[in-house]
Amino acid sequence: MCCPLIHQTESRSHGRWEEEKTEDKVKWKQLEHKGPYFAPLYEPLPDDVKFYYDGQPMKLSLATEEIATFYAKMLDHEYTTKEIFQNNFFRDWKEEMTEKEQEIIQSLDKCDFKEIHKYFVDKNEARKALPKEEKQKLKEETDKIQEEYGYCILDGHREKIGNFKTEPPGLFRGRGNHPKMGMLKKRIMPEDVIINCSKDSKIPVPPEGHKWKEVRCDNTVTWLASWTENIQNSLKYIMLNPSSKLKGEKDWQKYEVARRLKGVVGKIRSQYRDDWKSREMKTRQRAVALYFIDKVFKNLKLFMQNKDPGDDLFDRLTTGSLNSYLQDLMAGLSAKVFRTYNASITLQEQLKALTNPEDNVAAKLLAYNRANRAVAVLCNHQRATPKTFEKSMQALQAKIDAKNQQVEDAQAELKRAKADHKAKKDVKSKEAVEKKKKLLEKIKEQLEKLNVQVMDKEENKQIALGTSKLNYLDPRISVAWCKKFGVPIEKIYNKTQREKFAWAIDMADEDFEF
DNA sequence: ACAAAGACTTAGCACTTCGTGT
DNA sequence: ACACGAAGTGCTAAGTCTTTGT
Repeated sequence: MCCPLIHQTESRSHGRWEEEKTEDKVKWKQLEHKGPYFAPLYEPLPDDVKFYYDGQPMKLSLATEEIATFYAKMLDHEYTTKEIFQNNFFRDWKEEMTEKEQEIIQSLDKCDFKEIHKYFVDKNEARKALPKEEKQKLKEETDKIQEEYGYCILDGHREKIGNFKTEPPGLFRGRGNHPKMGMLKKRIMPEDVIINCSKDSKIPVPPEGHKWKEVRCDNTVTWLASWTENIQNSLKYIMLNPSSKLKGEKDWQKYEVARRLKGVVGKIRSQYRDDWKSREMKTRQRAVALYFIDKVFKNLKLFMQNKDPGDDLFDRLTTGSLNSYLQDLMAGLSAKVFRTYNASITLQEQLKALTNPEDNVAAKLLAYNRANRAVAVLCNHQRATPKTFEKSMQALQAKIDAKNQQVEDAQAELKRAKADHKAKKDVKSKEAVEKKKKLLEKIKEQLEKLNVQVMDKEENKQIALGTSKLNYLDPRISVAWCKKFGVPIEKIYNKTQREKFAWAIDMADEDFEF
């Protein structure tokens, strides 16, 4: 794995701050890749799958038909019942129609996509029902694409790319009540794409008959390709996977900043408490804002983006002035560092409080999950209770009942074996007793595991652990905990997580303190 | 000094795959 | 071997912070 420690020592040794800053701006020396993998071209519908307008079958032009399929595919989603969605879709759709089509298709209500919808549902099911070998073949094809487009060379190392495919065309699905829901997300063409790679590398070849918007060599940024999306007119990037050295070092750096905050947070807290009483309104507002950032996580957003002049609660405070104040308190400090710091320090404290070294691995894992949950609650990472919760809980309970029965049975059998041994006193019956004992132990252990599972599940039903685990908890705390208490790392991090946190697994020993 | 653009991180949903019990 | 729920993964919107431009 990478050696971030060495990297830091190097850049520190440069002395002058200015110099280090320019040094840090360079993200790579060599970058070579194949460019993005483009979404497959539209395949026209078979002739027997028809679109109907006002009850009459109507053959659509290719472009119009493609957009119709986007809508048809979503037919059983509640999005398509929303007026905003429908209006946005219809406006954008009409724009892509031929003049003739525009004349005919006047109202979305008269459009019948049902046949098209069914075609895709059937197609999906057919794909699922494919024989093993066929599925295997498809898998091999995706693997091949991943192999060819999914990696790049960065400073001599082969690194995995996070998102190497362009986003396919479709209908925009914003979250919540988004005013742009249903708008047409256009197909990304090579002519939209800016390629970033090193000068001396093999420049990616655009698909035949096309050319790139631009090929540039900017080693102060980490992206490999970018384009502007048409909905919000913002940039989209192709970047590296979290397992890459580049991302890993950045992640590590983030936690190092949070650890430095640990050293000064006491001072900062007493300062902002004093500043509440300041005569200067600006200072007061800043102090209150800081308190909210530090203590009331979920309001961070609310107070950071007070851009609406209508209800300007912190009218003397801008994000710029707050952040430069934070920067003065500690180099690298910004609002979100408080979140990282509070989450990580809480995990460390909770692990200390909840772990019993005498416990078995299952019980230790319960303690770990409880510590993780304390953090998720703190960060307000809540979720709706899963729809299947009750059902799966009952299934688990049934398992426990069955296991209890097994325990009783095993106990009875052991008793019988003991009696038998008492009577016979031979080697064979003695062995039988041992065997039954072992069996009982095993079943009891399984029962214990199930009981722990129930507790864990119940406590977890309204809390999402993923986000904090992936983004806010210094992985070295978890790695150290695993090493200290003999818990295999696989029990708390799955494969992807282990790849992302490879730097921490490599670096932290059992004595690590956040 | 401020706003807009650019870069990068975080978040949650939906689909796929995996693991377990039957 | 099969079905089911849980876990894992892919995707992309949305958020934060930095940089750039006026």
